[in-house]
Amino acid sequence: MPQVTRTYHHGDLRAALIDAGLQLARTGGVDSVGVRDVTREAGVSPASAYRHFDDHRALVVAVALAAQDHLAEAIVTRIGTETADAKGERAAALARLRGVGLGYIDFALAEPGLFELALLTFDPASGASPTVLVDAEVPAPFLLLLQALDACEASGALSAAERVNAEWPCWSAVHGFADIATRGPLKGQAPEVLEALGEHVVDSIIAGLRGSASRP
Amino acid sequence: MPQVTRTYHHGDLRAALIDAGLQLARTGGVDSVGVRDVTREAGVSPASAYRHFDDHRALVVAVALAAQDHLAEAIVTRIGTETADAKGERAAALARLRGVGLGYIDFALAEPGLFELALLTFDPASGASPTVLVDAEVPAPFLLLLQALDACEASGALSAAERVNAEWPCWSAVHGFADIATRGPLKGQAPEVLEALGEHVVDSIIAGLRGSASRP
DNA sequence: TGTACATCAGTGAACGCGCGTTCACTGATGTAC
DNA sequence: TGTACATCAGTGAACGCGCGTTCACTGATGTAC
Repeated sequence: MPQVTRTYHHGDLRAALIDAGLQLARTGGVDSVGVRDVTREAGVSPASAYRHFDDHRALVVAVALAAQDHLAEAIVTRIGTETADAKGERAAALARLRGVGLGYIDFALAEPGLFELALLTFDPASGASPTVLVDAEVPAPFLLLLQALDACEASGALSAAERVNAEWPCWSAVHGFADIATRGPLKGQAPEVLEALGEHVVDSIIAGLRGSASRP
Repeated sequence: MPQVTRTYHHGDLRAALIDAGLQLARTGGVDSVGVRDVTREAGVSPASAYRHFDDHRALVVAVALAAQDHLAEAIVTRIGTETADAKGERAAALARLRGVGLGYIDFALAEPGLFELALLTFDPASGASPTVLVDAEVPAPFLLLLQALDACEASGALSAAERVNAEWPCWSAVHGFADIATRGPLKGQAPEVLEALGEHVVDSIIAGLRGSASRP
């Protein structure tokens, strides 16, 4: 059977270890993704991990990349619901931008542990960027933001001047809110409250981008 | 001599340990503030720490509170320079709000290790809030933000409606930028670049607060 | 179709390490007479 | 003013723990004849 999925003694252990890492990170965050923890969770000996990963760091990076995929999925999902009933190119572009921010926040609130792990992917010092991300140099979530902003400019929702460096205020506001709601003073607030505040943050920063130079 | 500064065998070891913790955190962040690390840095035996702190967690909380003081100082300093040549109550209030954000960013960029530690203070689960912060239930940096926003409302720079929940977009944007510039994709960028982007972020979010409902 | 063999994924025991914490101690301090 | 003593801040050695990593191994797999 010329299947692409190679089977080993325990099936595809590499994938199983990454899954176990995701499972552990879901409740314990990045600190719970250890070589011994992950192999224990997968029901396998600690040393077996070294058949698939150079060292502990490589394991964490692999799990972090998987977490990043989940984050990107959450963003794509929310873009879908936000743009569903947008009329016109301009409104659609703004709805899409809103979806990027709200999807990012959705994921952080729903899966704070995986969110913490996905952040490693954005840190150039984590080792995730240079070697592993060779195919996708820009992490997918960030790419989704850039594309949404470009669409805003193309549709006229943002002027060319407003588009310049717009990714940083956007990402700052959304990421900051996710962090505050997840590890900071808003941790433990009711979901409805967090959802409402998240929308307020996203709407504020989008309004700020569009009106930066318009008022004294 | 009825001095307030009690002297012990090694002077004020409690303060010395906190200083050592700050020194270590400056270069190694929160993970470098261990019982053994700190006592080693202070030139004292590991066990001596237990005369002054219940356990490792209590030590970290004490150092984190000291780091938070430094953060508050940086904010106050930047408020001073921002408001120096502001004409009129309204402009002064906006300059002050800008100063809060830029001071927060200043500190994160200048002392990323201490910044990381100061964040613990905002996390209700860190153990810093309930017992230790009994006198200052609201962390000083956050209080400076709230006061600046109140001054904006008082001066007419923000309407009453705009003031509602304005602290969250502000803090989100500023904190998010600090995190991105410190641990995320902007880590390692030139200081001038970061300073300029930081100003852009702060100005964008302030503009957004003031114009939230004004454009379709 | 059946047997011998090479491969290599996973095992199990062991390693050194540094951590937080404990405990009986020691010796400088400040006080009481 | 001088001496005996109680206090308690800091010592040094030891503890158990769980980590990441290594290494010689074992035994299921797939291939060659």
